[in-house]
Amino acid sequence: MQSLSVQEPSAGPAPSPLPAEPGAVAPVDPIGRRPLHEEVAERLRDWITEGRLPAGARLNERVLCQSLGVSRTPLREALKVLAAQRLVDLHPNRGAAVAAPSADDVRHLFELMAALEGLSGELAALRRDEAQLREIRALHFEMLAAHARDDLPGYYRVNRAIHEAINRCARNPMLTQTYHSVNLRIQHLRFRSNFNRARWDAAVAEHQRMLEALASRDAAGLRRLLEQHLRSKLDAVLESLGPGSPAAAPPVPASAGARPEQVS
Amino acid sequence: MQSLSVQEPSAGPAPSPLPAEPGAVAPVDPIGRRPLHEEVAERLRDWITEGRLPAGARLNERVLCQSLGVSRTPLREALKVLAAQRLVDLHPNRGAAVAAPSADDVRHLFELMAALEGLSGELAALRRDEAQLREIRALHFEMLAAHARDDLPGYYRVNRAIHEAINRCARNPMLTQTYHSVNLRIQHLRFRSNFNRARWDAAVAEHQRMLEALASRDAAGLRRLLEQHLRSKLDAVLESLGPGSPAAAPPVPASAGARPEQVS
DNA sequence: GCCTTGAATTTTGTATGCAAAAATCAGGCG
DNA sequence: CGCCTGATTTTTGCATACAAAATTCAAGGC
Repeated sequence: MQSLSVQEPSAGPAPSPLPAEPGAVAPVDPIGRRPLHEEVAERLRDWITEGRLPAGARLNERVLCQSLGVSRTPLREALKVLAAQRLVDLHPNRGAAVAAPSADDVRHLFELMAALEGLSGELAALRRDEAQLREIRALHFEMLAAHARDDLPGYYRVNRAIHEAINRCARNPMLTQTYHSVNLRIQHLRFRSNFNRARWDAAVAEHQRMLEALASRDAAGLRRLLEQHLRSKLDAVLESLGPGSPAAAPPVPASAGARPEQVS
Repeated sequence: MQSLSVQEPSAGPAPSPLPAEPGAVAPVDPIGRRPLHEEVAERLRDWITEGRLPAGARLNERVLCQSLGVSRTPLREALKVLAAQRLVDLHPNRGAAVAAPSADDVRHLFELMAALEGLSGELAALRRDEAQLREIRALHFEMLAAHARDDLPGYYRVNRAIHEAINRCARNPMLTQTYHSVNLRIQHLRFRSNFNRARWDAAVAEHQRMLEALASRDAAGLRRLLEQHLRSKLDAVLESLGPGSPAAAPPVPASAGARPEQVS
C-alpha cells in the first residue's frame, strides 16, 4: 500500500488534538470565533427542529444566503453536514429540502431510540452516582409540578432534561452522540406533540417507576421501563399523527389543495 | 413565528423526492453522475477505514486536492461531511485530521455497537423470512470454510456479510444507517485485527449458536448472543491493542522517535 | 385547447481569488 | 546556547465568478 503524499501523524507530541508547546494551557481554541458553516448549520438545525422550516420545504441557496447574511460557500458546507445527519435531503442539481420522514421512518426511528434509551437506562442504573440520582429526583419533582399545573411545554422541557440526564449517567459519550443525533430527527414528535390526559398520566407513572429503578440500581428493570416508555410514546405520536397520515406530513399552508396520496 | 422567505412544500405532487410530471418513470436521478463532494467523501472514507490515511494524519487541503484532482470546494465539503460522521476532526484555522479514537472511545463504541447488534438480532429473529435464513446459513458455511482454511481475510469478509445480513433481516433502515455509521469507526478493529486461535474458535462457535437462534426465532437469545459476541470482540481488540496502549495509536513511521504518553 | 418544443432565466456545481490566521524561519537578546 | 520577537511563507476561511444543469415561459403544432 503506497503511502500518500499526505502528512502522517508525527511521532512527536501527539495526544492532544494538534501539537502544542510548553506554555500552552488549553489544547482547544481559547476564544470562541466559530467557523461560519457551524453557525449556519446550527441555525438551520434549529429552524428545522422548531418547525420554522417545515418537513419537505425546499432550501433555495440564494434565499437562505440572504436570510443568513452569508455567502454560498459556508451555507453549502452546512447543508452537506445537515444532509450527513439526515436532516435535509440533497438532490443533485436540484437543490436541498428539509427531510420528511415517513410514518414508517418514524416507527423505525422510535424503535431505534427505544434501544438507545434502554442502553442508557441499563448503564445509568449501574454507573450513576448519588449526586446524579439527586439531580434526577429533583427534575422528577419539577416534572410532577409541571404535570400538576397542566404545563405541557414545561413538562416536555423537564422530561427531555430527565432523559438526557439519564443518558449522561451512562457515561458513554458515543452513546450520547448517537442519542442526540437520532433524537434530533424525532424531537418535534417526542417533545412537542400533544397527547391526551390518560397517556400523560401513564407517562408520569412510568417516570415514577424509572426513578425507583434508577435509585435501586435495577439495570434490567430501567432498561425495560425505558423501552416500554418509548413504545408508548410512539403509540401516542402515531395516534396524534392520525391514521393513514403520511407522518410528518408537510403542513399544507392553508390553501385547501388536495393532499396527494390521501385516499380518504 | 414569522415565516421565512424560503419556499414551503407545495401541496401538489409531494410524496416523491421532488415534484415529477406525468411522463416521469423513476423519481430519482436516472443516470449516475454523482456530485464531486460525494465521490471525494467516499474516497477519503475508504482511505481512512483502510488505514491508508492513518488515525491522526493531518489532511492538507492543497495536497489532497492534487491527489484527488479536484478543487478545494468539493474537498472541503467532503471534509465537513466526514467530520459530521466523526471520521475526521476539524480544527478551525488549523486544518483537518483523521480522527484518532482513544481506548475509551473504542470501549464506548463497542458498547454502543453491542446494543445495535442486539437490537438487530432481536428484530431479525422476529422478522426474517425463509430466504434470508437460507442465505445466512449459506454465508455461515462459507465462514466455516474460511475458518477451516485459516483464511483470516476471507473469514472477516464473510463474517461482516453475516452481520450485515442479520441487520437487514431486522427491516429497520434507520437502524441500518446508524449501524453502518458506528461500524465505520470501528471497522478496522472489528474486521481487520488479528486474534488468537482460541478466540477465533470461540467466535465461530458463537456464530453457530446465533444461526440456531435465528432459525428458531429466539429473539431474546439472539440478542443476548450478539451482545456477548460484541463484548468478546472488544476484549480481543483491547488485548491486541496491548495494555496501556492509547488505542488506535498512530503507527510510528519506522523512525524510533520516543512515543509520547508512553511511560514504559 | 392541450401538448410539444425550444429559448430565456434561474439555480446549482465547481473553480478561483483574496484576506485573515497560523506556521515557519531568521535574527536579536538574555 | 536557548529563548523570544518579528517578518515571511503557508494554509485556511470565505466570497465571488463562471459553466452546466434544471426550471420556466412562450410560441408553434396537433
